[in-house]
Amino acid sequence: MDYNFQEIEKKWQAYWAEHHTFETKNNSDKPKYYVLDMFPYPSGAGLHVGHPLGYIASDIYSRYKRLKGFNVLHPMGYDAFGLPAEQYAIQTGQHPAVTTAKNISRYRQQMDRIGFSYDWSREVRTCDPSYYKWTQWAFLKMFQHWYNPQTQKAEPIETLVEKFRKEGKWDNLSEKEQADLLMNYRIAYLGETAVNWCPALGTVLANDEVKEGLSVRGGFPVEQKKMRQWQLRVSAYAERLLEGLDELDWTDSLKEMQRNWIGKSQGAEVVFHVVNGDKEYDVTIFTTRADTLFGVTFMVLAPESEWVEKLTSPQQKQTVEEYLAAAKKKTERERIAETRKVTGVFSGSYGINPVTGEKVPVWISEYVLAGYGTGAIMAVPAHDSRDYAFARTFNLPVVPLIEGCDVSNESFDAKEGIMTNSGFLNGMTVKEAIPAAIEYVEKMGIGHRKVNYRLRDAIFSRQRYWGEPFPICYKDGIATALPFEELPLELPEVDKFLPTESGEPPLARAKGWEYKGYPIERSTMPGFAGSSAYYLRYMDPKNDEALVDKDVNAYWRNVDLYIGGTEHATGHLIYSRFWNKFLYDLGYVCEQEPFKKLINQGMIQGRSNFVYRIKNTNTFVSLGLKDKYDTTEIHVDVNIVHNDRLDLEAFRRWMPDFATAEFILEDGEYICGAAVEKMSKSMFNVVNPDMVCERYGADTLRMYEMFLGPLEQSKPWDTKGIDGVHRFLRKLWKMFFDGDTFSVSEEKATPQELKALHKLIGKAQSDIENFSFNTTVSAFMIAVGDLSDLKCNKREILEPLVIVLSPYAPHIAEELWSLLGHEETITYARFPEYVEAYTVENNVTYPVQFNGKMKFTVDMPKSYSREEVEAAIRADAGTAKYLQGAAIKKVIVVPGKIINIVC
RNA sequence: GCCCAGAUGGCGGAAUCGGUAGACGCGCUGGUCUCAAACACCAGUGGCCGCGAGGCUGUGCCGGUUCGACCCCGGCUCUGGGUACCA
Repeated sequence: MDYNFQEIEKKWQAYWAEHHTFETKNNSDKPKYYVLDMFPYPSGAGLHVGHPLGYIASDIYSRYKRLKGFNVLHPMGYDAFGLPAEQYAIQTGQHPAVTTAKNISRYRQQMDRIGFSYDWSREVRTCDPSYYKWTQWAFLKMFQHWYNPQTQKAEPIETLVEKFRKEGKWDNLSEKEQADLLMNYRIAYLGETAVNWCPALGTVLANDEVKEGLSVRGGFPVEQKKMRQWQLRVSAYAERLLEGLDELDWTDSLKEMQRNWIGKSQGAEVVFHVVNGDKEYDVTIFTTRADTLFGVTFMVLAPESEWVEKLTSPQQKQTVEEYLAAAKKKTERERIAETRKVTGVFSGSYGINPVTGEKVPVWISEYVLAGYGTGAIMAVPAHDSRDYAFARTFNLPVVPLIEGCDVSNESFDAKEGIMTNSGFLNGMTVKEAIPAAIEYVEKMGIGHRKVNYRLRDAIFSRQRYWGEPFPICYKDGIATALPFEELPLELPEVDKFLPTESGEPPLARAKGWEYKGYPIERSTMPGFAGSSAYYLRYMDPKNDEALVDKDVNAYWRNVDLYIGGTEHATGHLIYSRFWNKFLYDLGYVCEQEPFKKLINQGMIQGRSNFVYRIKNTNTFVSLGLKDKYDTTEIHVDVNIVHNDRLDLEAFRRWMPDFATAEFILEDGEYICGAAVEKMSKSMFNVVNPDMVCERYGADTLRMYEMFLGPLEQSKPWDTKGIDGVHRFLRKLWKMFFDGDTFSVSEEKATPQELKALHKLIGKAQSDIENFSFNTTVSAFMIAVGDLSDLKCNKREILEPLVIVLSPYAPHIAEELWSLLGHEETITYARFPEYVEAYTVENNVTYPVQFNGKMKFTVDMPKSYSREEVEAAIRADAGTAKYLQGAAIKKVIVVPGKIINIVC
């Protein structure tokens, strides 16, 4: 009987759905295990073979854990709000909800075909009102809480009011003043800052949504603009987000990325007295190098700094204004392109160096950022390369502070050496001088120790339609929370998805978008809002009373294994951790960290194929001959190319232009060129999982994707090896059949058979636990190879073999399992016990035929001569027992330690 | 520039603790089956020398530690990823 994967896979997928095989209960005697995939954004293009890579790995792990006796939570859902659906809606008028639903059903179909063991009864969609009710709920909680730096946690805003009242800073304020005051403390707050404004998308974006001055979605230019926006006070949690990393089982590189993004730096704030004509001000700067105070020869303000206006002298006013205007006009991208180009103007005022008393000029330059520190710096050109470049351009003095350093051509940035020219710091090393200087500054009352973080608060409003509405209305201009009973505040209908003519967000088009006569906020929430707590909602997806029931949360706790791409390192994975910590502070969740172990699967790149058209003709020349002609390289659909050989007929049918194509072949074939590129529609290199399932079956697809290489590594999709994996499954199938009859013997297994089986069990177990899925596939191939060489068809061997295989190839495993006479699904079978005795050559209880290599520890003779060593081996009773007189071909000796013996 | 990761046959990749490098798969070569092809099966396959037994050489480059190094240490080169005037 042939291995009919089509039929088998259809049959078992239907069986699983009908029997709710993968539905999970919220209570069980079994230990819990939570395996989560990063849920996908359902795009119009559908899944390509790259998407399921992580899903297959997590599915294997889930199925493995079930076999090991765990109650496994393995859910899936959709990150369904987002820009592409809305851009599509703008172009076509089609409601984003409609396209999203359509895309979701296609995704579901594709995923079902791969045989995932998701508990679909727990599916969530971030755009469902019953789901975003809890996104809005969390937002309101953030609005109603503040971060108390004393207790290091979120507390109700009322405790802050109480504090102000006690300090006498409350009752004398007007209602508006009170609201404004609290806004400075709320965890979700309205605040004015420089934001990333993307004119093409008509919205602001968070820092992680911008890369190299372009929007991540769409690649449109982004500019800096001061705007009043909703923000989340993520920065308040900076220290806890940083500390929490230590206990997580994530890769070092990912933790490092988060550490850099949080960007903790320890230093001091120092006050400089600044004189502008007859006016005097105290300007605070931040530095990590307080030890270099004696080398300060000028100061610099960011162009956007509030000090600029106050510190510009009348004489310099015009020059400064021109400079500011020019700086303002530049887009973010232009600024990046012009990095290292030194620009700046003198403000006209002078600061006083607090340690030397010297007058230092105050300059204004783009190289100082308004958003970091205080937006003002002390410049030490001798020991900072940026200050150095500035000083050389504008002829400012350079005062070296470290013995023997040469600053004639470049600054000396290293934090090492002995201080000089530095008053009381002279003679100290830099490492001693930094704390000493800070201490001095504190004692003199001119500054204090300060820790700075690079991590910014998250901009939380988007001037878009397809997102969660804010449950906020404005009473006489005061932002006010809607009562919880009003949630979910559903997204209203609009006639068009574009901004209004006056530049208001699309929600301004919604009729009656108000609460009890008060206008409701018109922005919507960003993509990361819905994805920040979805892992909690899966625990209790139907609960209408709470995001997640307390007891249910206490059972599932947090995610044990999370699999997804690195691209979320500084976005979702930070926001989610922040969101979770906030809910933890409020007592809604029982764990500080949401994701215990995280694995980043690599990307599967596309492998594009090319044909070469001779210019101005419709003739195509094969790869090997193309250099003889003047040709144009054209991407050709990889689905009509097999092993780089073009299907000529399919090519003629592919596009009308090519219907009359002529070919110049080599050896009767057309060989295509190839290159590794991103998998995308425009390069015609997209391979759909459906195509692979059609041709080889889901089990082959699953095993092949794992076989491709280490999970974490990026690699191109290449179908070259897929036949080998398919061949393996057919070989396995054949072991159960004698001709067309299913034939399994009840005979007792031989030692060799047991050895082959247990080598597999041991290897599969440790490989799966180490997420080394590719080598497990090899282990399967070896075991099946060995067993078919032994013509093994014994139940005692084949039954455990099928169980071990089932996480990888669940359909064929179920079929064989049922043919073996089991009525229950294999999903909850017991993973076979690994018996080391069967596999270890020198095991006492079960000695197997000795041939090959062994490692022994024996007492070593004084010399390493062959005779003496061999004599020592044979003298060792335990070793000799297994040698059984076999000739020793080769011996590798370590003094008193290890011997490798080849017989 | 800074931080992180990596480099192994024609290709994807193994090597769990420092112990026979190249498992497994692909590809290729030869063979069996077939009228033929496909499928399947068997044998070979890092390089060099040799009919052969076998020998030499070999994990990006240079050096070190060790009886022994893909693995540990020092210095480079290259590739991938992150980040970028963060004071």
